Amino acid sequence: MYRTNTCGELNISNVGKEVTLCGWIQRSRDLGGMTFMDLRDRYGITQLVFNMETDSELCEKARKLGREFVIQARGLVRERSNKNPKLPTGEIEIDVNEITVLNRSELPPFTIEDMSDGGEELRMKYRYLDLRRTPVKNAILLRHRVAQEVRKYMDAIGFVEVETPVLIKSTPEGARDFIVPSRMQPGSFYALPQSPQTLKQLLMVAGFDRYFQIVKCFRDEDLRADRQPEFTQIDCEMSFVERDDVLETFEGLAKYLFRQIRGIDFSEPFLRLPYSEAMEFYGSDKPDLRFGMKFKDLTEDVKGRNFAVFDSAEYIGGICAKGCSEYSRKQTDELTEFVKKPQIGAKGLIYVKFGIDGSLKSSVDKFYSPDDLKKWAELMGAGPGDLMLLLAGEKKKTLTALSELRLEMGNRLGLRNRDKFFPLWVVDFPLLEWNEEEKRYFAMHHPFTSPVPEDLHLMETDPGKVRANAYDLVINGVEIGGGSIRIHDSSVQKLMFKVLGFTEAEAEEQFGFLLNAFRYGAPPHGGVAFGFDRWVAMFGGQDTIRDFIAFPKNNSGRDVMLDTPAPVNPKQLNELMIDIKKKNQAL
RNA sequence: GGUGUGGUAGUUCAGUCGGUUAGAAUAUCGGCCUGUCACGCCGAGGGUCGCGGGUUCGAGUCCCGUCCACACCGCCA
Repeated sequence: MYRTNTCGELNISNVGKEVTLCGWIQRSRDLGGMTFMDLRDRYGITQLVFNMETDSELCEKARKLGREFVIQARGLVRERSNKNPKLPTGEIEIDVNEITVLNRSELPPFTIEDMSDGGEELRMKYRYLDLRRTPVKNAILLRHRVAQEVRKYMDAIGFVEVETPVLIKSTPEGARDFIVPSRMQPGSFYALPQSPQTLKQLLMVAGFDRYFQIVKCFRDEDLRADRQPEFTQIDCEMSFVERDDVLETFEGLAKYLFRQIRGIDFSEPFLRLPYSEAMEFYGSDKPDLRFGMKFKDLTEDVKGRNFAVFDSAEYIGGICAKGCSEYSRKQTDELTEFVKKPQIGAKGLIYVKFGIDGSLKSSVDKFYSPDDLKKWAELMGAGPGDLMLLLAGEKKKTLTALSELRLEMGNRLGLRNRDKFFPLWVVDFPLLEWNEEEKRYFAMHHPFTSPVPEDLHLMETDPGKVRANAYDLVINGVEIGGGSIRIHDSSVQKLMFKVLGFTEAEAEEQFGFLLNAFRYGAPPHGGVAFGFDRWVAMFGGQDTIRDFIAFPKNNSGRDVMLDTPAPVNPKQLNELMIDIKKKNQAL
């Protein structure tokens, strides 16, 4: 037996016990006559003591051991004379009488401490060392905890976890597929699932009624702090349900997780915000509602004073930043620079300072009288001490820019507290989105999303107006999940493909397996998929999902630890009958 | 594909207007130290300034190219 206890569990009640511990040497403090050593494992840190007077040979041996050596130490649990309140084991120490080096370690390239000196890249290259650090380790443990709670809850309400294949079929819509060449059928390829969407629908046809899976999905698109090429979804589907059944079921899951993981109770039902309102009032389909600062449309109220920017604008909107009337010129200039950044793309920013003394001062005083500005303030609900910020221009772009400005002001005013959560459902998304480049409609969600029944008649006459029976769960401005009621009627599905510009032959070739299945009694069904990594990261109070994935990819989709993607042996390529074109070689 | 920021000791960074031997902290190694817990004190070693080219009497510093990392835009049904 290697050990009797872990490094995190001994306390004052164990004094006098003989124990054997195993772990990594975190750090040692050599005081000459005695040496203290912190021994670390997954469970915690326990202090070992070696004394020159009691056993000089052992003490000499101990002081020669380096960082991250793996050792086994046997000794007596002893109450400390100087206690360390910062450690759970801080009241005791081990008076060691025997030590075994289980393995030596080279000097690690960065310090294995909570606040490591290592940079991101280095930590990723030596991820197995990074994972020894408490914050990273805790992130992985949190992930485990959430996964277990999801399984517990879903099982309790009758959902069956079914594994779906990873080698499936490429489909044209949506993200770029990762593809896998077939050896047995050279020239043919599998694709990795962007989501098990069609498979879970087939499980509904099969009658499983309630399915879920915590499942890897793959999308070959550029990465972000919250986007990895392989990521994990909580994928769910249920039969004989309408939208509200789905929302209630998974609102239950969300509430359960918030309670179990963060100890937060949501007694009220989640807000259900139509997509059109989300866009109109927050400029985003995933609004952060931890704070207000709702947009006010001023388009019809501020024109006609010869201010060309406003008079020519399709849309003029503003937000009111409470208590910011004392912003300096420098601060308003910063905000102007912010909205003019290419990523945001506004042409300029108009501001009105409503002084605490009731005075009104704006960047457009040349065009507007104090009475005009007073009217704006009334419309926007601004009072003394507030700052009004206005943007004008093309409607869609201006709403987006105003959304960025709103989030920036939320940050500046400290309104985006990581310990506060505001979940909501965004509902009634448009079914279709016009793509100007390809001159055709694309499914906003995916081609199996059903239209809301009242809009069905518009499918052929005005497809852009059709609302989808789709919904997203949004928390703190992050899209945590989304889903829809699916099309289970083959005539509606045919119509959908028609609007998307698929010929019957194309639809048959790409989705024949699904259309076929629907001929044999498909139940009405719908579901949802949650971004597991994002949700865990949110519970952990982070914007980046990387630390919540044991072995993540870097910004360029590279695993710097495995050093992959990498070339393969020519023999393997030959077997697959694949030729690699030279870089820049013309097609 | 695009924009921005960065790349200097094992590590994290500083390095002024282009000018003497490129610094600090930390880590490492050696010495001292019996109650430390970010131990302390003394000392030492440690550099292809990402790579390639150019300008210059002289380049870590300026210019061009390139590679890499991070953040964002496009993209991500």
